[in-house]
Amino acid sequence: MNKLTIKDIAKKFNVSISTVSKALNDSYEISDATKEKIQKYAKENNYKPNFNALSLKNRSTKTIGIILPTMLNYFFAQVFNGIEKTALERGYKVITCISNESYDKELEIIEMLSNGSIDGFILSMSKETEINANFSHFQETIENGIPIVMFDRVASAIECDKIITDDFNGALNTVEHLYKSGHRKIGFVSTLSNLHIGQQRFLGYKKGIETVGLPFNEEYVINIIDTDYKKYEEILSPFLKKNKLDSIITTGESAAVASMKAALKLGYQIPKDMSVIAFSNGILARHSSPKMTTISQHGELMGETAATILIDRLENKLTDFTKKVIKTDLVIRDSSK
Amino acid sequence: MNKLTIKDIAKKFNVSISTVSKALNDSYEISDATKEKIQKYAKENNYKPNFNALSLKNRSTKTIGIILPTMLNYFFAQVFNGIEKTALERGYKVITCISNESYDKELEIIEMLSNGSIDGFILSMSKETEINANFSHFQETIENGIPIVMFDRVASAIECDKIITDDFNGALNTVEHLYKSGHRKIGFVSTLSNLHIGQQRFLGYKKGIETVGLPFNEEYVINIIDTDYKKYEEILSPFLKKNKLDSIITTGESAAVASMKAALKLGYQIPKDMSVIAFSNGILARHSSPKMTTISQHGELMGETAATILIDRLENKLTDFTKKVIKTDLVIRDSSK
DNA sequence: ATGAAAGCGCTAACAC
DNA sequence: GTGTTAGCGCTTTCAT
Repeated sequence: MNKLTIKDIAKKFNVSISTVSKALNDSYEISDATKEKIQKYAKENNYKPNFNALSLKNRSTKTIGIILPTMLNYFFAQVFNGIEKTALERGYKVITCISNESYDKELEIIEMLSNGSIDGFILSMSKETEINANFSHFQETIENGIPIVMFDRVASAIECDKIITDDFNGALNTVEHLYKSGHRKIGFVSTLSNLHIGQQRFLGYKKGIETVGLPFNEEYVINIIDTDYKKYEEILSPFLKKNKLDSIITTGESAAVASMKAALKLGYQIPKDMSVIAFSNGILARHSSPKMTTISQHGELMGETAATILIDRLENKLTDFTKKVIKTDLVIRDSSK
Repeated sequence: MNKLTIKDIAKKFNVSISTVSKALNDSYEISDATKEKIQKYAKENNYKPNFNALSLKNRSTKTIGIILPTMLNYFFAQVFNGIEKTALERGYKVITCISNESYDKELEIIEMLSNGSIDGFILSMSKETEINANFSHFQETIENGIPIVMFDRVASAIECDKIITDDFNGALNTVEHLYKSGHRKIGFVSTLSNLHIGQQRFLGYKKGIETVGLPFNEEYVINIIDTDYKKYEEILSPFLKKNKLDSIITTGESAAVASMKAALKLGYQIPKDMSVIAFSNGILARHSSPKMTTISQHGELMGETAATILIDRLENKLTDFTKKVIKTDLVIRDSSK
């Protein structure tokens, strides 16, 4: 019942614990005979070195702390997946906590884990943190020798490794794509205008409009904030109606679904009368009717990249801080022409 | 940079480490004066007792191992959420690993964490494990003194705490509901017929059909297995056409979405000509057109319950093994009449 | 080739 | 009221 320790093995063979330790670690100091019998016994009895003893000794836990704003969002779930996969491959485990978009919770989590529980953090900060630009907890963590890798929602004021989506060009390229396929009244629906990524997407949209030579019309842009997705449709319906748009880009899937529903109710056909393209990672896009054309964000790759960078840093394979930009892909489905 | 330890504090005040330890733990043995100055200093310098040292000493890590088949599924993400929330409230953290429906991976994860990394497991086994009925790794873990709480996909052969959905009655009640609202040709679409939960849902359906006094017709049941969701629609279209069903129950959201699409293409109106009801947790149901009536599964509650039970067990508040059944709720939306 | 001992950071039983 | 010591499980340096 109680775990087998090095001490038990030592007693069993009437040797010292250091002999056992060395034998198990295949030290040249130990005779083949002893090594063999000890290793055999250890294997048969399913010996495993105690994790906490090792961590204490090595001052390294081989575990990564992940802080996510939520798990109930396909993007973050995908990022988690990428981190977990890469971490396991490289012999690390992950402790995952959810901030629920709350600064206090985020702080609490960081404090809770900054006691030798983890070697480093991978995180995307909470909305509250970003909006209040309250970054001192990150700074302190780093100063205490715990590296942080930020992804998606990153703090430019903090010096650390960062992985971001190419939101700007994702939006810009989409505008160009829509223009080339004949659209001239391109709208922009944002539910993220209070976040940096939302602003980047907007700026990319605006730049795109300029690039193709269309006039920028503020009326074609709507920011929906602090609103439940259930209200999106009723907010978007008049917006679409008034502006007679022939296409819209949305910063997320829910808004795109609501836009399509509103448009269909207004008698539009999609994509004939209106194209809808959303920043997305997935699930709704593939199941909506019509299936949604998306600016795809590669959450899993983002997670893999974040884990690789953090582990490389922990293993001293990195010097300067990196800022990796993950390109988006325009995935053409049936909601755009 | 390097973490403050009890030793550093002892040196600072020229006292012994045990004095510091006692002072920090507010022992009655220590004078108020020393306690105060030491506690103050500790607080100011952000002292935190080393996690690994504590775990080693107490033989308890206050961390829970979670093994999920996937995170890219709203149900499991919800369960995770419930576990993480409850765990944190009770002072536990969670290490989360993904089995990807693979037995080998599941085994590997269990072995990796069974070295004092965690105090107990909460898991839902992989499909492969369930299909091959390969449960010895669970048995051994429990025998080694590491408690397991299983949820959703549970092994009846293993004696441990279990939380399951009331799949049987969820299906049965839905059949009765459909019958009462005038449906007579009720179909059943399963994508989980190789899992126990899928069988329970089917048995509930069958029992329901008997209960309301309809003839059980095998033709009205279709099992889709090892097939990508993209193919669902083309598989379901002839099935719906041939049987002229007036309603179907599906074991999951994707199949329900595909059914609706197939039905609409066949010229059916939903719910006028056909009602669709799915076992579900969410996301697609609320965004589909029409919005989906669901047999809702309460993933978050399941997670909270699992965490509560595991922690109670770890803290010796439990004796006999419990088997908690979580009721489903029929959430009426627009895909059924 | 093997063992003794120190130390990772902490607690607690037992001195003083 | 404060200090000494042993021990949690392990590695590693330094004897032997």
